Amino acid sequence: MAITFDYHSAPGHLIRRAHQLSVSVFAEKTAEFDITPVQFAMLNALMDDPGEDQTTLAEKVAFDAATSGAVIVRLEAKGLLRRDADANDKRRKLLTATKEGEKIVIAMKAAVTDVQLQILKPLSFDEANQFTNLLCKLVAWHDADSSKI
Amino acid sequence: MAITFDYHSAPGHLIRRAHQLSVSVFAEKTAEFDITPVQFAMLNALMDDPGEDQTTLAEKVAFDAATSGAVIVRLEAKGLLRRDADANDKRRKLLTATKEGEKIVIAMKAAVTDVQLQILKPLSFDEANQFTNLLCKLVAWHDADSSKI
DNA sequence: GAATTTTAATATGTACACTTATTATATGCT
DNA sequence: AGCATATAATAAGTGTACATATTAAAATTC
Repeated sequence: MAITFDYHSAPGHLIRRAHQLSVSVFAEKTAEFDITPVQFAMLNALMDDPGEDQTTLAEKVAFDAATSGAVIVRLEAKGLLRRDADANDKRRKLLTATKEGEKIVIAMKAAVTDVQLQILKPLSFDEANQFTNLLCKLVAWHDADSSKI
Repeated sequence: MAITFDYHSAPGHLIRRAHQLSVSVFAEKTAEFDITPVQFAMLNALMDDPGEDQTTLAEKVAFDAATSGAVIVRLEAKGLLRRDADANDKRRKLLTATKEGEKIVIAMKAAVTDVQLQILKPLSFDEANQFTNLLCKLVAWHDADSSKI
């Protein structure tokens, strides 16, 4: 039994590495668009439910309000979404993807699909399915766990 | 076929979520130590090979030089490692964990083991093994792939 | 052995990621 | 109505994460 911890094979460390490589693959495959994974996630989610407020959208893609706020500011600066004050509740700002925002999400769809395939490339078809399912189960459980508090 | 992308079930997004929850579990279980996963990884790796320079250590835990430099500065500020100029190569700074640094890594070992178990808690024993192995395979392949360039 | 090229570390700038605090507005309660 | 509580968004502070540039010191090449 060594004094130090075998952190190299620890899930926590491997997940960090996987995240690292996943972001890097995304950047490679979508370089021409200058959109980060997080920005894509928000814009993509927004298109499913136009007119959402920041908090609701943030929950959908699982960010805290501060982070999502900053991402939204950047997306607005790029002209990819609009923020309009809610007349019924002056605290809220309602978000809508602009024409350009919608165009870019649609244009990126193929590349983003490609990113997922590239991430899973080291795995066989069955392994890739297993991996994705286990990841899903993992995330869903912890999600439920944290919301219980 | 929807216009938007089903990003919720995409590996890239799930990996980001997994990383998020993994860091959060680490923070919970090791709250008393005030050490981040990254800081632990560096300090732990350093103890296996005392006297390493920053670049070599950074490679071992897979950070770029800029990030690891910042982490090292923080660890030094906390008194957990020392930086000594290399007499043979004045560019290098050799790192050694201090007594306190070593103590904290050893003290954290049980908690960090616990973190890994908690991360994998949603999965059965077999599933957890499968998941970790697939993660390993994924990371190793992309590692080799990127070093090929 | 002087010039070119590499390399180690740092600096700079951008983008997540989260915590805690603040501000403005709504809502619930009495 | 008036007050306490809750909520939406922002602000401030810390910590990854990475690209690019800079500086100083090797190592290589001619």
